[in-house]
Amino acid sequence: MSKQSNVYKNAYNRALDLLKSVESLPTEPELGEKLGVSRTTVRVILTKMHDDGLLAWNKREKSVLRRPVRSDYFNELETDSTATIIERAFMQKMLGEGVKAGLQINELELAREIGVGTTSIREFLIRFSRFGLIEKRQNSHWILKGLTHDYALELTEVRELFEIRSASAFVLLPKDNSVWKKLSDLRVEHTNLLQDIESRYQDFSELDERFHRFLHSAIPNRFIGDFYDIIAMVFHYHYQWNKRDQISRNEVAVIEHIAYIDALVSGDRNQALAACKVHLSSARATLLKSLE
Amino acid sequence: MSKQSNVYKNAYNRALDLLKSVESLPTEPELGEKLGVSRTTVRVILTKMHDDGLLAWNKREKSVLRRPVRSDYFNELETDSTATIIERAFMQKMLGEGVKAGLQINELELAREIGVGTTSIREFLIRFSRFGLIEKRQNSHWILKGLTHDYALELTEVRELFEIRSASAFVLLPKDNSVWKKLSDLRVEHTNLLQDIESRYQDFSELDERFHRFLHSAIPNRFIGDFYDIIAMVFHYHYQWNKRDQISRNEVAVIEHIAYIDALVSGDRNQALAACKVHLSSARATLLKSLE
DNA sequence: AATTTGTCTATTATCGAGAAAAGACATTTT
DNA sequence: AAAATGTCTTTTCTCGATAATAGACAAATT
Repeated sequence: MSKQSNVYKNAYNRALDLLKSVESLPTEPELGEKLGVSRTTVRVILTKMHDDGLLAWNKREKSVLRRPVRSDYFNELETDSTATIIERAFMQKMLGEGVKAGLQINELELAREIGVGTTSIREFLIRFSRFGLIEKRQNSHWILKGLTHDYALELTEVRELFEIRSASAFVLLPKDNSVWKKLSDLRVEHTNLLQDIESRYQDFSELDERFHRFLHSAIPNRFIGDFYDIIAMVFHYHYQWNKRDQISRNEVAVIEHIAYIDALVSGDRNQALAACKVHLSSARATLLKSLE
Repeated sequence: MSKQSNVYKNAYNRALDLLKSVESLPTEPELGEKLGVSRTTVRVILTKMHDDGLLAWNKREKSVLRRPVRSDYFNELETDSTATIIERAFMQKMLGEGVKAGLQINELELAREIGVGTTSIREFLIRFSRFGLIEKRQNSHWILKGLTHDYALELTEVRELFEIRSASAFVLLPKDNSVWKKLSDLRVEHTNLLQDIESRYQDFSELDERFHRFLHSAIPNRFIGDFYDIIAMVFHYHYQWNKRDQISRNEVAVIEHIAYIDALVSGDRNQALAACKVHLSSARATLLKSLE
């Protein structure tokens, strides 16, 4: 079991979706483009579709013979990349009970539990280490440093430095810059979400990340972008775990975002920074509280 | 050739140095502590010392029989870790002629050139990617993004944000805090270096890193520390390559450091920030100029 | 002439294996 | 009793092999 063909299976499932709405498929390069895979993989997909009686395939002819049904799809579990499988299992484990700072992380044990080779685990841990939650002892094990109070303080300190920098620069952008239109669209998304906050509160996390990344992207800096990956990871996994007061927490945050957007639009630097700081200190307080 | 015993060989060479100045070696655990290796490795070392007639080893007795000579040592090339070998070879290659942004990086080719397995290369590239100089295309090759003008601008922007933060906090530290003594020691190191700048200019790079890391360490933040790894890497490798005006560049920097230290000692925040900014913009200008 | 397809080659992703190194436990020594 | 040594087990590190996937080039098609 060296590779599980997840790229192919994932693309195959997405190709089945295409089959629902058309009478024939486009050329191989075009399909490759659409699915984000190489022609080699496209041809493997076409072969299976042909074999399964979904498609009449002969050179350029790729006519749909029947619509895909549920059983045509690969099981979702097979379509995840090894990295995704490991990440999910690892975070699950880290958020589990009895897991605290100082825990030794055993590569071989993880590999067996998750059902992958040690190489994949090692590569995952190296990639994951950039989040600062684990640390390697050379020639020995990894150690879990954990999402501690200090970690959260240091994370939010840097977050605030970066956000103040971006907000300061943002207000100075000329009014004919396209960011103002996008900002106004984002405001609409916020007011829409606020109206249905009771049912849609879980959509906030995605909107939050998009909003803050947008602010930074107006004056791009790859190091700030990379740092936001850490923020996003922490918020994604930690809030998935801590559901206390989620609706009201998110409602408050949406309101703060709207005030923040309005302050940016006003063009007044001090007003913008004030709104920015209000939101960030509230976000910090929420994170710290959930770690108690 | 699965592992080259570099941990053992490296520790063995260092153990030989110990042999020069004592009549007998300490206990195995103590040796392990001193050399930073496990008892297993210590015992392999003792065995070889015994076999080579350097040591009479019987249980607790570890008496030196003769002083080590040059030929007792392992060749230095054998004592480097795989990671070090790869890093050196990779940076050498990246700083070579005809290497520019957009270059595809081939794992197999690198592995063959450097004489290591592909796994080690992959792990190195993943670790190295945090510097933002290379980028991965999923299921495909890495691409060299390179030390471009934009890269340098973004790097120095973040550097300045962090340094201003640290300097601001530094001046507020109480005068009985031990950092002031350390700062004064660092000042002495700077004046000493300045006196012999013609002959010792190459020592600046190490002092520079130590000085800036010290400033940050007074109010520690792991993300700022991690970021300084990127700065250090860029300055280490880039300046190794670009030697133009090195003496005068370093002399200017030392003088700026001294002014910066004096401004910090003064306790006047504005004065400290002014000196900090002078130094950082001079460092930025130097970096940008060398990229032209 | 420009794309598309057919075919072949090159590269990446993943695994399992074995040696190096760390670590655990029982026994001995002080 | 505490620490050191002897012995054995576990884990990490590195390699080479192989399937999956990407990519290159020639032949066919529009």
